[in-house]
Amino acid sequence: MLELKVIRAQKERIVAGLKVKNFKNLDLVDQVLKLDDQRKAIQSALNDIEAKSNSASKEIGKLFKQGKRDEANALRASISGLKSQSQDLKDQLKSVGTNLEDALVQLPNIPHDSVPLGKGEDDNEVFQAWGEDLPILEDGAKPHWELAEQYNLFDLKLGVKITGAGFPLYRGKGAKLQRALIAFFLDEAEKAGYEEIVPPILVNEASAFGTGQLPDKEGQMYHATVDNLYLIPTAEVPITNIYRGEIVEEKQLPIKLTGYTPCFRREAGSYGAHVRGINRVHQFDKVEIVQITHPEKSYQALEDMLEHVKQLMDKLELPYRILRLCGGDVSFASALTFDFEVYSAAQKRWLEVSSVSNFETFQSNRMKTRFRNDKRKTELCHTLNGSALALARIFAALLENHQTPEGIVIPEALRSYTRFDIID
RNA sequence: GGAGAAAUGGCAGAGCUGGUUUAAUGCACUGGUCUUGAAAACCAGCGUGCGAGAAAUCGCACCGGGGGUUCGAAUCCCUCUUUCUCCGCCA
Repeated sequence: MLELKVIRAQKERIVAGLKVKNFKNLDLVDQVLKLDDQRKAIQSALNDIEAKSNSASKEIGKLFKQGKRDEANALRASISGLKSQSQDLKDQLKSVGTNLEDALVQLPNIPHDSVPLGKGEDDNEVFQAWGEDLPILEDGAKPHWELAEQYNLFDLKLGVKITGAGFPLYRGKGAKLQRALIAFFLDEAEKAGYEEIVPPILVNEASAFGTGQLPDKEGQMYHATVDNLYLIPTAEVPITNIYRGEIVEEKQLPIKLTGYTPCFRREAGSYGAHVRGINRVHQFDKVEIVQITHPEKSYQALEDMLEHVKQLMDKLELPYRILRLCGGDVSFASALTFDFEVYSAAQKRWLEVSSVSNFETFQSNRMKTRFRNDKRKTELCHTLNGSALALARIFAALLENHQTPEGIVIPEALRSYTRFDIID
């Protein structure tokens, strides 16, 4: 949620930013400001009436105590009109407040200055290309779904039987590889100074709103309607919401947290060859890193997170590139997002495996996550998060890129976790 | 699932027969005095949001959430949520 005072003070910049995001309903900005003006006027009038009513009530109390019953009753009668006036203003305030809130939550975050113009994924900027030649596999190289069948690593049909399409079942060395990757990613995050969290994987409405999943992406989440809880699409939701409504001391920043969770996404409307195997699934495992920082230090933190993910990709010996997402592809809540894509040599295409974003104050304003600055005033923090890393596609890329005629070779860094060197 | 009790500031904890309560008091925290330094003691400050104002400051709201009664609600009523105790079930 954008900050009202920023919209008011820097309207030109906001409108320009919304254009970069290809946001169409620019009139909303003026509507928001108009509603806020109305809110202020009503609030001011209400305050005056309540001040009058409060002081009169105090006086009535005093008079009763002194036994001046007649005077008290006279005063009581004289302010009887105030009540309906203030009730009227309260109703107005509530309705204007609701309209303001509804309008405000429709505005996406404005992009960082470095975000390139563009409509969709084709316009993303290659921020860091893969420096070497792309790997070329020998003839007969197989896509991961064939390798998985050959070595009995996962079974999609069983997933369908138990649940439905897009819920893979891993088994044998496939299951062990999953577990090894999770442990490896968590250990690497811990080494980088992140505290490990095991959060709930169902969240309430307030949490889903806090990080921006509601009301915008309601259809993307599984909803347990009986209890009105949502299955998390990413650990970002429960972990960032730890600090919802909190005011921390400046010296506590940056707060660095990591957590492994399964992630659930309905992915409504995705079909075809691009979703074969485990390229796109409804349930996958992910280790997420989250940072809550001082506003002036968030872009340094973003760079640190990029470095962290790069190092993971290097240790897994996978070819990757980094994209800077264009205005049309940056998510609703994000100011700047870098995507990591792994090159799948067998499918000969790039697959997104990590998304690292700075949300600036967009989430913290929704969540009211603040710190006390050196003037002892409260100020919104910046929030960031990144996948480090998302498993299903990394799993697929490992199989495809490390396949040899003898089997699938496990990267050196992972062997102490898998406790096998090859899948054959 | 059944029965009962409770929810007050960072924490502890009064107020809860409705009206000088501006939410007592203690601890913690911040600044100061004293001290070579520290501790102790003493003094002062110490919640959040909104509104008005150039500012000092002033006003309004907030005692788990929402609603109600009343001139006036932390206090009375309704409702939801959460916690605790006992019973039942259970990894």
